[in-house]
Amino acid sequence: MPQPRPPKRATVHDIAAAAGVSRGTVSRVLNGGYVSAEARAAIEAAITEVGYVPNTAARALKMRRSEAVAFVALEPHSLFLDDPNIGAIMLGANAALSLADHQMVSLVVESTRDMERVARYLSGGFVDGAIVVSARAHDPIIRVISDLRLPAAFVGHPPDLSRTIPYVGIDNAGSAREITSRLVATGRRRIGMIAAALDRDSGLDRLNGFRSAVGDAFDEDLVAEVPHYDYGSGVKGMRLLLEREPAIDGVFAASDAIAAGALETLREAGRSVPTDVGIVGFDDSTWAVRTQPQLSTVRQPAKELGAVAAQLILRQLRGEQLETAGQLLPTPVVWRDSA
Amino acid sequence: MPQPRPPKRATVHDIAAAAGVSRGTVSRVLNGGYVSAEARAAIEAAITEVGYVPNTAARALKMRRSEAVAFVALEPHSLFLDDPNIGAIMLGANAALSLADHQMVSLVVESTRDMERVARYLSGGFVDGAIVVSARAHDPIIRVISDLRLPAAFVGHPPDLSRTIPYVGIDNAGSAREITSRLVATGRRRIGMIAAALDRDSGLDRLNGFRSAVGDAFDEDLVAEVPHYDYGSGVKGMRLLLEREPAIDGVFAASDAIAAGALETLREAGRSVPTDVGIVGFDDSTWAVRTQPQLSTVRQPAKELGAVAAQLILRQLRGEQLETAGQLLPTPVVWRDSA
DNA sequence: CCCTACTGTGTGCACGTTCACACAGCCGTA
DNA sequence: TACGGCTGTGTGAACGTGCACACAGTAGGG
Repeated sequence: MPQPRPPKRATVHDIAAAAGVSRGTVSRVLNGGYVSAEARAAIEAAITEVGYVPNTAARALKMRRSEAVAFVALEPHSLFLDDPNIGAIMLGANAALSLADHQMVSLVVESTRDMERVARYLSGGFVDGAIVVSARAHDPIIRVISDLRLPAAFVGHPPDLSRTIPYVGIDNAGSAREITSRLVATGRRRIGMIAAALDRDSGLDRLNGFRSAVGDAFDEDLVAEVPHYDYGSGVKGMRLLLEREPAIDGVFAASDAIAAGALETLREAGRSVPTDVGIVGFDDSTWAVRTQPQLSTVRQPAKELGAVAAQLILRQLRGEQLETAGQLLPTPVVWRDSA
Repeated sequence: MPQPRPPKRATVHDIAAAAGVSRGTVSRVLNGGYVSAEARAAIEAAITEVGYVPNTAARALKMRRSEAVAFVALEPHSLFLDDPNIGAIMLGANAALSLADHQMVSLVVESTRDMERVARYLSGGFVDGAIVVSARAHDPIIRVISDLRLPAAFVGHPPDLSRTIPYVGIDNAGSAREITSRLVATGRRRIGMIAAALDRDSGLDRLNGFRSAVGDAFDEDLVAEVPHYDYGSGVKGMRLLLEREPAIDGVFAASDAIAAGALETLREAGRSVPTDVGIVGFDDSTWAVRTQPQLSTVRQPAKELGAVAAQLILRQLRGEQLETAGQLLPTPVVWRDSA
């Protein structure tokens, strides 16, 4: 298998030769330092002449700093396609890193093959730190990061690592309790939940919040477990609930996408929302305002989550000691028409 | 501003010292070559002892090959949030690159600041090639890529560069003509279009296809121009059309998201679809099956577009001469209920 | 006149890796 | 004995940077 090398490009040596000075002087023109006016002029002319573009990778090797931060999205399949949240987190992180002149590079992990390659990439010196979203407790990435002491920040925290690695998240349990309480307060009697992603802290905490809000009325049959936060899961989950309890009159969906799927299923079943059934979601994503009726939901500040995660990385890169590992962002409840 | 260096990590030198051999022998253990059994054993023991992880960035510098390919998403704001297409293209590209053991790194360009930084990153030696989606004719990225002769592939082709840089796309004009013809054939008399992204080839070609399908019946008033392919633009565009021509009975929307927005507007205006107005979209994205009624649309093979773009890069990296610059993927029309 | 300070420049080395080369020892054959 | 081929190892250089250091020249102050 032939692996041809790319064509040679101009380096500082070429500039030095063309301008009749030494590499050191060229370096001083590029990075600041004492340099005479005529030398500077000659070098600047030589730079455009030879078409020099700096090799940042070589600088990164020497400086042990690449000025790049990885954004690792685990299991993004349904996420990128169904859940606008991860896109918003990404854009929020990118904006914050951009202000500090750092390059964000997103890495996608779909398969175990991806997982290993990304782990190699993270440990290979290409990035100074990593933002990790939607990790689960035993993802190998976590080991790699803590073994290497790579500056990192989690969006949502896997329970076993909360003390060692900084994270930013939301109070999933509290928000779930708050929005479910509203269903209770408006007189709903048989309230169910479509619970997703119970292998993650976010999914588990939302379920716990729901349980604490319904209190003694909690009925295991009224919890439909589905794998993902996506629309299809909402359809499946709602069918399950209708089957188990035809008299259901309230639903807390673990995400807006799920709520949208549930809404469609209710429509097909001839139930009207919010008259027959009240339904609330989670995220306040683009889904929430596109359903009919619009969703009451918990606003997840996705952009801010990304921005704060970026700050956590930047502060570690500056050598700051982070006083507290974790940080939770406020999640206002948004009342619309679905409950 | 202090920029502390990260802690030193074990290198091949450390392994060599611990195993009592030279760096060359260590390299041969890692990369293959003649090495005695006892030396190999000693070195492998030393590797786990010192906790060695290879510095891929240093290898990349020496080899002039990073085994990484950039995925550049231009103006992703509404795209990542509203348009599932770009996510699917990304996943398709990642899967193909993954099979060839290449790391895909996605770069987001939202601001001119991003644009410059990404250009630096691309030219800095961090990646071997770049996949560029939704570029416009005069994006600076294009200059950087062609100046550097960086192996590249475009998804959708800016008209001025079609001959020099490989691309993969779809026949936007042909598909638009085909699906619009169906509206004509079913007896619609006043057919409008919500046209978006007219600064890109995709937007322009879809408009041209529409024009050729309606033929003499073309009426400029029945074309509503909107900036983006997103839901909000669909709402705005449909309002415009209803205002200009209350008797409108057919609409070609330049994307499914736009069609969804238009559908919502029609619902609010009390028009029934497809009885009063027939509407067709473009993309066959997740939107298409979530609207009520489901959308008739043009299936855009997003995953395949990403995969083919990845192949175009990989073949250039292997040194293959690409026989033909551009390639168009088939776009079947999917008939559902909206027209 | 010497010491110090400041400007301006060149050289050597390091970052961590891989590869080309040299070379040593061994064996078989001319 | 001399030669060539094979296995196994060490050394030096290079990839393209940036920085520490050395050093040369000038100027000012004691």
